[in-house]
Amino acid sequence: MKDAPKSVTIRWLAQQAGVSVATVSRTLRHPDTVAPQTREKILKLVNRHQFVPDGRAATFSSKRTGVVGLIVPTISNSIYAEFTEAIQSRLQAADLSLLIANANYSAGTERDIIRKLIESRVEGVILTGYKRDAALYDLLRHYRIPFVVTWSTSPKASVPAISFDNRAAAAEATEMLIKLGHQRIGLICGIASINDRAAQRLEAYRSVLARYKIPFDPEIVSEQPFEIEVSSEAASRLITMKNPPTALFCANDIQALGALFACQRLKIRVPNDISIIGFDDLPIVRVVSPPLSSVHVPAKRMGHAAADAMIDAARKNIPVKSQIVGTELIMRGSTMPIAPPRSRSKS
Amino acid sequence: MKDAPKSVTIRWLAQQAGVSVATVSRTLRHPDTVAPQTREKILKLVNRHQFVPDGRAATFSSKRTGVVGLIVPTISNSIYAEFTEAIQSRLQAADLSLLIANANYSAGTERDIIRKLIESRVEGVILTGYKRDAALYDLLRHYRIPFVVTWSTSPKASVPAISFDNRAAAAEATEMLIKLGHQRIGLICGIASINDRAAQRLEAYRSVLARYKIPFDPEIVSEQPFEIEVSSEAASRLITMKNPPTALFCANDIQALGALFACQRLKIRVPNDISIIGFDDLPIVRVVSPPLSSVHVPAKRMGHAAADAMIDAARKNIPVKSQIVGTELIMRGSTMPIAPPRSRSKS
DNA sequence: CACTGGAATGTAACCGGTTACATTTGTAAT
DNA sequence: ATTACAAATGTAACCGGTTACATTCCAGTG
Repeated sequence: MKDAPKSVTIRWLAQQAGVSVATVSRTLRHPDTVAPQTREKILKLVNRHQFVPDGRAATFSSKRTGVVGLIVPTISNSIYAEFTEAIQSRLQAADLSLLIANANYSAGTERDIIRKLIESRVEGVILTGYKRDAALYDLLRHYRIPFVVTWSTSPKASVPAISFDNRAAAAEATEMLIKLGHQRIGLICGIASINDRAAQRLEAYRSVLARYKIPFDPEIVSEQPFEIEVSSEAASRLITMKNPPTALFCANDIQALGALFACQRLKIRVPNDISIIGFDDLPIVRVVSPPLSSVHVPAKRMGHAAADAMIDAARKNIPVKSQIVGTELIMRGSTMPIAPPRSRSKS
Repeated sequence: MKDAPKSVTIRWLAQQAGVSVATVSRTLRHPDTVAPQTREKILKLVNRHQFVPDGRAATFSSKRTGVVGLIVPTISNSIYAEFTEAIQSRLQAADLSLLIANANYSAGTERDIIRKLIESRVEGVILTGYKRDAALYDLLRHYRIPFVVTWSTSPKASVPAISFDNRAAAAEATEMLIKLGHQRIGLICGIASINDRAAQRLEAYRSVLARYKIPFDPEIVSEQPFEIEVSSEAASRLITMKNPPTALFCANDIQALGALFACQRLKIRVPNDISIIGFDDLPIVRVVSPPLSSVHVPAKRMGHAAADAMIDAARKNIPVKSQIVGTELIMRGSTMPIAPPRSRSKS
C-alpha cells in the first residue's frame, strides 16, 4: 500500500485505487461523471495524500491557464491598491486568478514581465499607461493575448483602453484654479518622460494656461518621483521662492500631500496663502486639515471594467472595447478664491 | 516556408530550420553548445516569428519553475511596498521571479492562494504573519516547498520566521510613553483576532502597563481595520471622551496618522495636549507636522533576508533558519513629557 | 434472446518543451 | 590509413495532467 511515492501523481493514485488515470482526473475535474462509490474511494486517497494536482500539467492540456496578469508601475502608491482589489474581486468571481507584477516605472522591467506573462500563457494582460515599445503590443497580439490599457488612453485605435481622460481631468482642475482668480499656478507632477499620465496632465495644464493667456513659467513646474519626501521638498522650493505661486496643482495626491505638509512646516496657510488641488482622491486627503480638493479618479470602476473586459475576452472571445470612465473634481477645503490685493480687501 | 502554424512551437521551428527539436531547444537554453552557424539560422527564425517558449512546458521537464510566491495581507498599506520591492530586487538578481498575491486579511483567501501556489509548484513561499491553519504548513512541507514567515514570529520552532520582535518593539514604545510620565495611554491597533502582529503588540502594551501597575482600561483601546478614515474616527472618539488619554500608542502608522489628523481637526495640540507614537515609520510620518515618533521596522532588511532564505532554499536546498531583525524607536516631534495637570489650555 | 443505448471506466494520444543517450561528423595523432 | 576523441546534432523518453474515443457492462425493450 505505502509504496513510497517520490511524488504523488494521478497515475500513482490511480494505481492505489485500482482505477485508471482518467477516472482520477475525472473525479477531480468532473465529479458527477464518476460513480459515487468510485468517487468516494478516490477522494479519500486524494485527501489522505494531500494531493494537489500540478497546475502546469493541468492547464497544459486544457489550454486554459485561468490567469490574468496585471502590471502596475508601483505598489507604493495606494491608488493602485483599490484598483487592484477591484480587478481581483471581479476575476475571482469569474474563477480567474490575478498575477500582480510591479514594473517599478522601468520600461525594461515591464518588458521582462510581459515576456514572462506570455511564457506562462496568461489569458489576459491589464497594463498601466499606453506608452511602450510597439513591439510589445505586437507580441501580445501575436500570441492572441487580450490586453487593455488603463489609467490613460492611447491615440492608437488598435490599443484598447479603459481609462478616464487625464487631459480633461487635469484641465478641469487647472481651469478651476483660474476661475478662482489664480494667475500664478504651480504644477507638481510625475516625471513626464517615464509616465504618460503625468505627461498628459502636464500637457493639459499648459494648454489651459495658454487658452487663458497665462504665461507658462517652467520655474513653477516641478516633475518629481512619487515619493512624499521628495515631493514635499520640491513643494517647499516652489512655495519659498521670491515670487511664489498662489495655487498649486499637484497631478497626484502623494505630491499634494507633500505640498500640504510643506506648507504646514513652513507655516503657510492653506488655502488662505495658497490653494492646492490634488489628483486621485485618496482616502487620506479627506482627513487631513484642510481636506484636499482633488480629482476623483474612478479606480474601482476602471478596475471592474478592465476585469470584465478580460473575462469577456478570455471566455467569450469578445474583443476589448475602449471605454472612458468619468472623473470628478471634488472641491474641499484646500482651495479658495485668491485673496484680493490688500487695497480692496479690508472691507 | 509559410506553413501557417496554428501555434509556433520548437517542433515547428525545427522543421522550418531543418534541424531537430533538441537543437532548437539548445539554441535557446544553452546557446554555446550549438554551432554558431546553426545558432544564427535558428535565432533568425525565432525572431522572425516572435517565438516565446511555453514556460509551463519548459518548467515542466526541468522541474524548476523559478517562481517564489509572496502573500501579503493587503496592498493598501505602503509598508508592504518597500518590503515587496526588497524581495523583488533580491530575487531578480538570482533570476527568480516573484508572484505577488493579496490575501486581503482573509484566511479563506489565503488558503486558496497557497493552494494555487502549490499547484503552480512555486519554489518558495513568503508568508506574512504566523497564525494560520496548521494544515497549510503541513501542505507546504508535504510538497517540500520552502516557506518563511515574516512580520511576526511563530512560537513553533518548526515554522521558520524572519521577522522583528513585535512584542519587544511595542513594549519599548509603550514604556517610552510611561517614562515620559504618561499614565493614561490609549491604544489603537489592528484587529487582533485576524492579525497576529496587532495581537502581539496589544499583548505587549498590556503587559507593560501591568508591569508599571497601570490599570488596563478597555475604554481607551480600539481595534480597527487599517483604513485612515475609520482610524481617524476611532481616534476622535478616544480624544474627545470625558477622561481622554494623554498619550496614544498607535500600533500602525496609518492609525497614527489618522490620530494626528483627528487632533488637527479637533484643534488638539500634538504633542502638547497629547503624545502620539506610531509603528512602521512610513516615509510620510517624517513630513507631517509634527513629525511622528514611530517604531522603525526593518522592512527592507527583512525582505532581503527572506528573499535570500528562499534563494538558498530553492537553489542549494539550505533549510530556512529563523532570524530576528531589530527595530528602532525613533523619537520625533509628536511626543513630549506629560504636561502638568492644568495645561489643557482653554484660550 | 438479441438488440439498443446509456453509464462507467479504460486506453492512449497529446500538450510543448528538456535532456539523457545515441549517432554522425570532423580533426588530429599515431 | 587507422584510431581516438571531441564537437554537433538527432532520437525519443519523459514531465503530469486532460480528454477523445473505445470498451465494458447492464437495464430496458421488442
